Amino acid sequence: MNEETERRLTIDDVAKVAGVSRSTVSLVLRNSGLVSERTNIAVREAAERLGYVYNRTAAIRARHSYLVGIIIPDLTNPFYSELTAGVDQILNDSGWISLLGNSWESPASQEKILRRMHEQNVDAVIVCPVTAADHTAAENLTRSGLRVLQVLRRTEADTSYLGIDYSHGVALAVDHLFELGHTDIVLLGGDRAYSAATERYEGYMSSMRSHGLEPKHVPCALRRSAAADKVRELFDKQNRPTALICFNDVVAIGAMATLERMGLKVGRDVSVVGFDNVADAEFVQPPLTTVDTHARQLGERAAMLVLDSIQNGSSIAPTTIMETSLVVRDSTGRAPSRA
Amino acid sequence: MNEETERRLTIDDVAKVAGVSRSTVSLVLRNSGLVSERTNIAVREAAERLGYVYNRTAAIRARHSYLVGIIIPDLTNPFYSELTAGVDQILNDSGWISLLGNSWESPASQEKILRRMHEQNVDAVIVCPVTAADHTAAENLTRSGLRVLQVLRRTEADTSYLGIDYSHGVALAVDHLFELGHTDIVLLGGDRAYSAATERYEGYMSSMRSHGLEPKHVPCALRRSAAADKVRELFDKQNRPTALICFNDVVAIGAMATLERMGLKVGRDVSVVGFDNVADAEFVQPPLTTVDTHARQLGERAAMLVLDSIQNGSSIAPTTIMETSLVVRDSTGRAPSRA
DNA sequence: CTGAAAGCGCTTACAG
DNA sequence: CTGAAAGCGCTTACAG
Repeated sequence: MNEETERRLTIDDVAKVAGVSRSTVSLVLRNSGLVSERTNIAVREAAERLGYVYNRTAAIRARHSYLVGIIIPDLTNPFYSELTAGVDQILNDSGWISLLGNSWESPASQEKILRRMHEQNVDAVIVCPVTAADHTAAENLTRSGLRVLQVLRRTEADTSYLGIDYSHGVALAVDHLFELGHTDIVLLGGDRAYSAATERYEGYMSSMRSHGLEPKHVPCALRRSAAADKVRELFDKQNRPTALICFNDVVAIGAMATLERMGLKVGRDVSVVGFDNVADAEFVQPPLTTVDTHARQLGERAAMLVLDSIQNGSSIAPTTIMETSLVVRDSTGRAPSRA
Repeated sequence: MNEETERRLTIDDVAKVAGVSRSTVSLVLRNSGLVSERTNIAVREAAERLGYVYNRTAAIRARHSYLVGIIIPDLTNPFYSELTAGVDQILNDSGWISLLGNSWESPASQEKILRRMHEQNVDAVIVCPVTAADHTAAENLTRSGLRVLQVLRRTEADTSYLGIDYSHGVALAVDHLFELGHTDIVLLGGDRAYSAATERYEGYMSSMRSHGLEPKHVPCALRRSAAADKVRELFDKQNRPTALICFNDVVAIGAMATLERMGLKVGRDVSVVGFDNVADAEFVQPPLTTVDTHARQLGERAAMLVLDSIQNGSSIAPTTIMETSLVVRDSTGRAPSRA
């Protein structure tokens, strides 16, 4: 940390050593083809020798900041960390870098992050909006004049959207359980307050009806412990379901743990389907049948959409929907025969 | 996205509307106490009304960039996402924002990220260095003239360091198993190529010896699947251990899944101890006994150390070590009696 | 192909 | 307390 003593080198220092003008150094550093091979080399050598580091912050007239924001509700959820890793990967490959913001589902926090990213002059922001029904939060996404891509959750904000076909995903789960002979299939989790939840709900309802089955939705917070509590309630009663479709894998893992503790064998006494196909899904006991939402690829796609738009100065494709796929493991099995 | 048409507002626009000079607006926006209450309000109102957003990028003469980099080897590992969430939380609370970089354990990638963060003029970078024994990578950490805090892994680079007392953590695990009557205790995972691994190894060795037990280390890559493979090998033979201390929870979860598949009951036939106390540890079957490394608090502490140093213009405390604690759950039990 | 000059949107002494 | 001027380290027309 010798910033205090030695000031940071500038483009002028490089110019002096290379024996060219400041403009020329600037052109070389930005890989402009305009400069002769000889000058090019001389400048690069000088920069290297001096240990010069480009100061992008000072390039306020440049077209891009090479910063893209990514705002998610909970980095601690493995689905979101996969998604974020996907975004980061693609951004890095193209020379951009990610500004991270974890909103913890708080509209106020999302606001603060969004504004700070704007202040940092990001080229775009990829945001998975908070679920709280906060109109201001949604509006601010558009009002800002920023390039915004909403992911996973569609709010009223009129921005581009990259989503998942949740409805179809849930239908895959219902079909799978129906084929195994299940009829009492509960949807566990979600509160229908935001698109990712309502879409699942609608997919569940229509798919159940098309099979002539009675739907039953049990809302539940998206934490392992909340799921554990709900399941205890649900299975304490007489009319136990034979199958659970969980809002996501985190809920499913919480549910399974409780079922096993209650002495119910998952995959035999009760079938459980998760959603997301998180890394652990394969390694819990029993391995979890789940709807894969391809988090990593989703993140990668988000970054690509945004970079495309930045580099071409075009707007982001208004709507992109990605498909899910069912991964069958041991947490689902034939419905137990009614005694 | 009307940047194309409407240019971004500047401090001068605000000044004109508020009827003051550019300097005054600048002072107000930075909460300088020098400005009168009346002027303060007038300027803020004007800014608000116009929808002005401060352009921090242009403040190249300002003392801070309000950017702090965080470089980790794998965001997908729940330990690191907790850590990152902790860092992000504290930074946000203080008005800073995190630049994320996922190195995937690649020295080249770490280099690239580090340089890009430097170019973005970060106030500091918190880095969990790649494990590959790459001297250049380590040296570059110091050479850069950046404010750097190494976390978890200590390289040759002469920077400040925030770590965990791994050695003591492993000793806690060995003691616990010893008290349960175990004598054949294997350390699974780690390759001793970097500090976080050697420290665990040394803690294991000395603790085993102090109990008069024969140590046995089985190296293993830190992925669930690699752990699964190693365990299959290890338990295919005659001389099976009765207990496993795993490098981290991810390894433990992979190991447990395999053991159960082989028909061994974890907590009865074999005891398994993890490391980290990841969120899932409580919810796998059986719940995992593990050494809690307090990832979230570690991240928070890292951010605090760095912010302190930025705000006071001082250097970061050279060494900080945090303690672990043992969380006993059901994956460990009394050693099976020898037939 | 290269350089001198003006400019980006802020901050920082310096006067008053 | 406030403003005019110079400055930060780059980029961008514009000449030649």
